[in-house]
Amino acid sequence: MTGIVQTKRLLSYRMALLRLKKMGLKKAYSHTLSEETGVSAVLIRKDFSQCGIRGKRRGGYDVDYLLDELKKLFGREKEQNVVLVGLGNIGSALIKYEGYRQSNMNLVAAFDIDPAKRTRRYSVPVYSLENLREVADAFDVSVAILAVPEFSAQETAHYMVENGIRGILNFAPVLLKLPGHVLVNNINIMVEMERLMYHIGIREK
Amino acid sequence: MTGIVQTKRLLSYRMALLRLKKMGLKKAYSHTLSEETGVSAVLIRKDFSQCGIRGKRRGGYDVDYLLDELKKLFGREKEQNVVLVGLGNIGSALIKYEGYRQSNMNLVAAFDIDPAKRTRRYSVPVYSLENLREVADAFDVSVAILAVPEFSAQETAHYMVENGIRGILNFAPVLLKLPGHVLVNNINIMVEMERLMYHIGIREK
DNA sequence: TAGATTGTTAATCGATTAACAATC
DNA sequence: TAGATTGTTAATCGATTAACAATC
Repeated sequence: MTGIVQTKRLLSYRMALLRLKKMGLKKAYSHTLSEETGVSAVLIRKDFSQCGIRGKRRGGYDVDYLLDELKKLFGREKEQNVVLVGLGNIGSALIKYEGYRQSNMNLVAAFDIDPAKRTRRYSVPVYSLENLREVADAFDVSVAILAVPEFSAQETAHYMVENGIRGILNFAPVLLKLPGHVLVNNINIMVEMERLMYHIGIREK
Repeated sequence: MTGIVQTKRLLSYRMALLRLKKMGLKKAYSHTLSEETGVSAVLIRKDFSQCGIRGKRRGGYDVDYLLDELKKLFGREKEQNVVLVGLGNIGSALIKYEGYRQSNMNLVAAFDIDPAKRTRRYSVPVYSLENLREVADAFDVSVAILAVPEFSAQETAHYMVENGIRGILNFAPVLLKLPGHVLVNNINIMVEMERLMYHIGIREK
């Protein structure tokens, strides 16, 4: 029912709704959400309709109701624990990030091979990767952020999967070759940057 | 000719090819590239064909030739200068990043409202945003990375556009409302994380 | 009743794959 | 000639939009 692209949209509706709610709005029209998310109003209505979310023919959608329904779809009941592997530039940014709770996630630990990185400087403990299994078992962790250098990404990912990880948000610019039961979501910042510059270049011509 | 999704693929072929070349390979088959990128071999051949890139019917594609052709497509002749706005978690990661050169980009300056952040600690200077116009003019900058907090993203982006920026890589989780001539590429790390967790959750059922 | 909105069905569009032809 | 590969055309699939019906 929910394709990968639709999932992304529904999540962006949720973000926009949280913003609108904070601003005090009680009702949202497909048109309003369209302005906030950049998705066409028809598509928004269709998405909601397909998920069994109903509005009022004249009065739009109730913000709280929408958020509830989206929570039913996405809201993992219990908070989900995650870990972070690699404390380079990106890893250091993500260990300091404070907004996991907002998405009902909880960063419980980070890992780095460099002992110098394993300080108490951060709000979560930093271990050697050898301790992954232990942490994963203790905190029921199945999802990890991978932010190690390109050259060690494959090997590290493999080790992670061997020790209980089933989902990886991968910042390394390589395709990870992993067993079929493992889900990987890739973020490649430099490719996004190049894409932007390419399309700017095209416009100039 | 090149849609937005195809652009992303072509860039990923390029990355894979650079890797293969580093490993000493001279020839690449669509099949090889498929393994490296996760894109189907047919689609790879079709992409190349549409871009006028030819292989040998039996001998695959020549790696150097492929890279040359891709460079012709994406390689901006002169190095492109970019700036970074916002030195929070993500911003600090990106100012330390060393790989811009590899994509023929050059980070020339960063900006932050907090004077405490405007130190000489980094390899590029950090200014107040007031100096953006000056820097943009001097270094012919039209593309910027935006890594400020959500609440100030819209205002900051607007100011940037008023001062010569025409392309933004946006890490703030909001849809920026900007004039039509401005291109925005959004990266929303938490949405990607939630998407991953959602699809993991689905598998469990 | 008129107007504004949601909801749905059919049409369109674009991206991907299947099937096969070409050729080294 | 047989086999492996590229290259192309047609078929399929999925996502989006257009048109319109329903209703508050």
